[in-house]
Amino acid sequence: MSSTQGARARARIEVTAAIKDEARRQLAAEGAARLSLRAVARELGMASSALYRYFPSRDDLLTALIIDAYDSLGEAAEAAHAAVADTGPRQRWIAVCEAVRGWALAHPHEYALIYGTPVPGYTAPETTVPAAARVGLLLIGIVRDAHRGTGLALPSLPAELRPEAERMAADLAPDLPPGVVTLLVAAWAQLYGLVGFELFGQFHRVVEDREAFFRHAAGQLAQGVGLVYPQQGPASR
Amino acid sequence: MSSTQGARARARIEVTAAIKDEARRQLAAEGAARLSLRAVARELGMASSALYRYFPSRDDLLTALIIDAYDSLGEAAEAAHAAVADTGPRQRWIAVCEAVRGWALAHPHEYALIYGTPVPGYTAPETTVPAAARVGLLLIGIVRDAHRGTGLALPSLPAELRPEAERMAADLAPDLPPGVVTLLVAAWAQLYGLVGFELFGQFHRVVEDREAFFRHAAGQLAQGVGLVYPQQGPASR
DNA sequence: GCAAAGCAAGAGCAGTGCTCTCCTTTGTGA
DNA sequence: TCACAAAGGAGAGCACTGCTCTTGCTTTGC
Repeated sequence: MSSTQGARARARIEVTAAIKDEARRQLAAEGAARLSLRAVARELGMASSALYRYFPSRDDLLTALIIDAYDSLGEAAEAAHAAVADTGPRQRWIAVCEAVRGWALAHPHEYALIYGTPVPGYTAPETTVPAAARVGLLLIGIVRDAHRGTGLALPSLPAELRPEAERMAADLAPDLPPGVVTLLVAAWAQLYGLVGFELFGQFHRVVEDREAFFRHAAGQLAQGVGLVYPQQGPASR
Repeated sequence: MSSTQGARARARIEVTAAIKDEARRQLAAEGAARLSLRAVARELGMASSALYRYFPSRDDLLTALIIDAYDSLGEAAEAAHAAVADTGPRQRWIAVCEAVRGWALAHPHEYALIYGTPVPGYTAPETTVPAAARVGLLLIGIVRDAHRGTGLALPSLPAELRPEAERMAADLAPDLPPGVVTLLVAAWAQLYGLVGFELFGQFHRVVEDREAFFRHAAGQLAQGVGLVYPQQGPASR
């Protein structure tokens, strides 16, 4: 049996988890740049060299934390979406956006780790892709539902962008009109612009009531991809 | 006379500039995290301790580079705007957006320095504010012109956001309707979401023809703040 | 002409990531 | 059951970092 298989294997899993936990603690407290392998080892009462048996380098530790962060964010967004799954697309869209913002405010350094400046000399391995895609898939799903249901306004698409739009649609959502997919990708990036500006202090002395501002901006984003007003379902608001 | 006044003063200016130049070189090559005072000093053939006569700490050097970066970006945006100053607001808006993107692609590490993850334990001094505002002022000016000219569509503004919108408008552009200012601030943040995603690799395997995609997205942004199609000139609509 | 201020250099401190060697513990196949 | 290989831990050490302190030298202003 794999559960009995090895006090050693079990210990390895435990130690690995303990390292990640302590690293996450330091990350949350001080940020990625100040995350120190030696400090983690010190806190865990082990020699710094021993830590390299578990993570071959600092970057590998960071990669593990990055994947966890993507998953944590994805989970938060999915939970928020599930909680309003029976409402209209617009409300669901806004709920997901607000979940992203909420998670970012609660985990600023982890957000910075995944959506901020990439760590220099570090390129995220393909391993991170599935975890990173979760929020995007959620947004695509909302728009897809709206498209199947009441229909989305078909946006105009300049000729120069048509090939690229078709390519993106084929990759991301073959059942959606290319023009919509293009708007969706743009809105996705713009969402993170809003969150990033608030988080990284760009709204300092500019926006005060950030909650209300964000809700409004998220609504605009929804409108931009064609998710128009109350719409759908038992009309309510 | 102040020009003759001091071979020493002149030397100081020169050395300070040389330090900044070399630091900018290293910043461009390796990123802010790998910028090393010792390496700068080494390259300049001076002792690392001597460098502290010019910049009391690494953060102070970074602050100087940040201000320069904001100014460089602002200058690029203003130049691009001036080149199309006689066209319609929409074209001018897009031109400024494209200038921001172009500058960011040409100076990725400097862009990351000002719009990416803040350096931990570092808070930008108020000194950076004027330089940082240049692009924003440009965008406000474009919308103001449009408002004075043909008029902007008045966006709806939810009651909950009205106080905040009026506050922002009073601060940023008292002559513009609060609803427009709100959209403007959101668009401003969204612009940097688009640029950041491209720059930090989030569009990897998602968007290929980024030039065309960005132009389209910038147009959407313009539309979002009320800068509708060709428009231009004294022509009304 | 001379004291004061400005500047350069070196040594040194405390910290970093990472490697190498040595030693102990553990799991396994004969 | 026991020997042997693999896995893990610990310490020393390398090359680097930001930063400080002391020691001299040079330019400047009175």
